[in-house]
Amino acid sequence: MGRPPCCDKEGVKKGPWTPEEDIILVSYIQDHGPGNWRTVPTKTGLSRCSKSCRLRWTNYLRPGIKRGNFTEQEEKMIIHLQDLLGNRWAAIASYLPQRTDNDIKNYWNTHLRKKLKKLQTGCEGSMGDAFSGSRQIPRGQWERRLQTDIQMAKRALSEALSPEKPYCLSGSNSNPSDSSSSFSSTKPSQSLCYASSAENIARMLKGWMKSPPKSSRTNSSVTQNSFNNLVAAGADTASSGAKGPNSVELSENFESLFEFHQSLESSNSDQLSQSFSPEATVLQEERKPDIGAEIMPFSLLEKWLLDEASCQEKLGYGDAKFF
DNA sequence: AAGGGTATCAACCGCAGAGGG
DNA sequence: GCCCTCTGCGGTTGATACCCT
Repeated sequence: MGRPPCCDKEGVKKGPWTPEEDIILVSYIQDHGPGNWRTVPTKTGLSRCSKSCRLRWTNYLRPGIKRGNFTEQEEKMIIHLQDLLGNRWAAIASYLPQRTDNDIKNYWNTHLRKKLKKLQTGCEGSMGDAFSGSRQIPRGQWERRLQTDIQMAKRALSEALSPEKPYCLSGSNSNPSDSSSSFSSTKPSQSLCYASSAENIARMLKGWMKSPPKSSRTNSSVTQNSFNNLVAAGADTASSGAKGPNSVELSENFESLFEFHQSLESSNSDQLSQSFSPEATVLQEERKPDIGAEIMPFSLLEKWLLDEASCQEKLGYGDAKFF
């Protein structure tokens, strides 16, 4: 007895998502909340597999997702957590607010793995201790090291969630000379601190309206191109006055999205939970509580981590450093 | 300018676990 | 306990942009 396919393969669209599809999905989830993905394609009319809808939402449209360059701090955290946890990307992602497991996985596979290889071949001894030592050290030391590792992760999390800090995890802030983590310096308008899916879309659209980049590498190439097409289509219709059947609808959708985006920007967390109760509840019920941490109170776990981290600091335990 | 190689990342695939009936 | 559905996760692929010759 085989496992039934998550969707019938015929008539199911695959490949990159178009902005139209994104809008449909986002507005549906705004109304109904994420979950029950099985029914999403039928209810939205999207010719997408339910899995694809869920993936699109969790990896791209979900509120609070930060995209783009990883800061040095994030990079170090990933390296360390990968060393600690292995390829458990979801677990690693839970320590990195605003990053998706897919993003981290990609970043690891494309950047960090090579980087580490280089480092390890370059200075076998010193880096080996930091990155792979746990597999070579004796058990007693390993346990102590594990304690330290957990401590570091907690500290990093507490730093990331610290209310005094700006919303973005910004190793680049703490290290302004860092040119590798330069998304803020090269593209200030695309601070990549995404507060909502609508904001994601609105941001991309605005970015395109302002200055369609020559290169789309700083963002999603596919989606940005799709947006570009959409904007171009909108501009065409605006200039020519000839509106296609969908253009009105689309522009209305975008208007509402912008409104949503603006009200999100002007709302604090309390207002947010009141004025957008369906979405807010939805957001708070998301599987990763630390994603979008700026709009919701700390979870018990986070509180615990923060409390304990501060306790340890008082006890002088907080001297652990990354590398 | 053209063509090939490489890098990047969104999306897909398949498996596993959780939970309900 | 079994079956089924839904969801999450990690590995992999494929399309596209960029780089180099």
